[in-house]
Amino acid sequence: MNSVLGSIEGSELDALSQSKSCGMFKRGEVVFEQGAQPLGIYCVHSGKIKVHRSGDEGRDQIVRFAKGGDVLGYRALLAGEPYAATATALETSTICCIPRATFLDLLKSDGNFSMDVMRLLSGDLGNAERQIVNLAQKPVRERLAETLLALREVYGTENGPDGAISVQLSREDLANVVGTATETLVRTIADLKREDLIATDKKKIRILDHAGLTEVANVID
Amino acid sequence: MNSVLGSIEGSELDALSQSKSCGMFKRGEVVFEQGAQPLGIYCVHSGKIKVHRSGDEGRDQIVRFAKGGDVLGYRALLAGEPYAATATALETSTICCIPRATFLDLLKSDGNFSMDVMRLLSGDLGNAERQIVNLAQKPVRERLAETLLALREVYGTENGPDGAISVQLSREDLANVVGTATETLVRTIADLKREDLIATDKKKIRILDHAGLTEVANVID
DNA sequence: CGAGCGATTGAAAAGACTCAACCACCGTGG
DNA sequence: CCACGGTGGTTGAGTCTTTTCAATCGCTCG
Repeated sequence: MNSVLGSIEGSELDALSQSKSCGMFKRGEVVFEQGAQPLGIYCVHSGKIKVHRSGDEGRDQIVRFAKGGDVLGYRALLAGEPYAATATALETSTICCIPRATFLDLLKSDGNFSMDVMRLLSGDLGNAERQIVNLAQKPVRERLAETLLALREVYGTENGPDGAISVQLSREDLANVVGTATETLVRTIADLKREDLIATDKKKIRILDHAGLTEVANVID
Repeated sequence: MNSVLGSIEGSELDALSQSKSCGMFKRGEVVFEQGAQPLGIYCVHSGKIKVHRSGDEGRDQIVRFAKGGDVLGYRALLAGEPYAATATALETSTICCIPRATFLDLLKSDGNFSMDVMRLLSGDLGNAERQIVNLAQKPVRERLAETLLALREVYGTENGPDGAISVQLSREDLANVVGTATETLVRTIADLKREDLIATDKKKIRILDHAGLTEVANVID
């Protein structure tokens, strides 16, 4: 079931089941907050989460999205720092917390699990560095196109492959992923609509021309 | 000596010593190249290295610096991907390569070492995400100030605390750290000089007013 | 000495941001 | 049931930052 914790078995799984605590988070509720000390790691059972870091003058930057099967909060715990980001539910989500000690024991005792966590961190770091290059070198239009394609990858679509991207983000949220001002984001969305690359219905965005949007995204690599 | 490998001892240290291979790299020489398969990890014994990722239209973005005591190339190896970045020597450097298998064995057999590597990755990821926020939200001037302060942190200064930052970067390199065009970088450097915050001598940069530059940097956190 | 590369400067254009106003939708309370 | 207020979305105009293109300068290496 759970991508990273999937390999856990036997007595370790028991320890895990016993110590974990689960909870529900409604849209807008905070799972963990920037600046707080990490008490454990969070396994998303279902739902959608944004992880965002507050920067200059309160503006925040979304650095990651999570969905069912993903794990959150391990970076800060492993680095031995307070959280550098806040995790906020985008819709009703069920999330379990595995206490710090249980997680660390697991790492000590299970080499495969450690390996999984390292793979996870390495993947995240790779993505973060790609984002750095994008922010430094690509214009808003390209970054937006890439963001929409990535959101579709992560969250999928509703009712078939041509449906709307299955996540509800405000324009401000979207601007905070792309790294631009809300107004600029709105205008760029309008451009893409005018070119029939995407369509919007309420807050939902539908990709009409995947190939065209990919071209606009001008993806590096 | 070596920050991450410092805790290795006994038979593991022997295995490591026997399998590693060392080499010298002169300024401009490539240690490993974006796109290549990682054959091992690199321990910088001495010297200075830039790690850069090529992006849009050949422009590249420097994502990390390394010096003696640092380890490189573990991200790609752990993620099981080809290198996403190139490592290039900034000055004559001595670097050892620990073969892939030796490194992975070490991870399997030594829980503390695994833990060190996870801490390393977590720290890198934290830095990368901070850089993301900076690129998304701060103007060139602030990013440049922060970069200069960071370079001083990493590489130190020559002849006392008020000396020049101990690394030779071209204006283009510097622009590729800050994430801007070379011309913009040059102009911004000129601004900081005019304000007596820094001074330049050939390619070397000296920080004249650390407090003032810190203020300009407007560091988040 | 000349070629060439890196650094610098200037000027014009493009991209993105800010400020301000307006619109549309939604839930609330009268 | 409807008026109201509030929030989020959209649009316009002007400004500022940053980029781009072009030209010049200075130094170093053959």
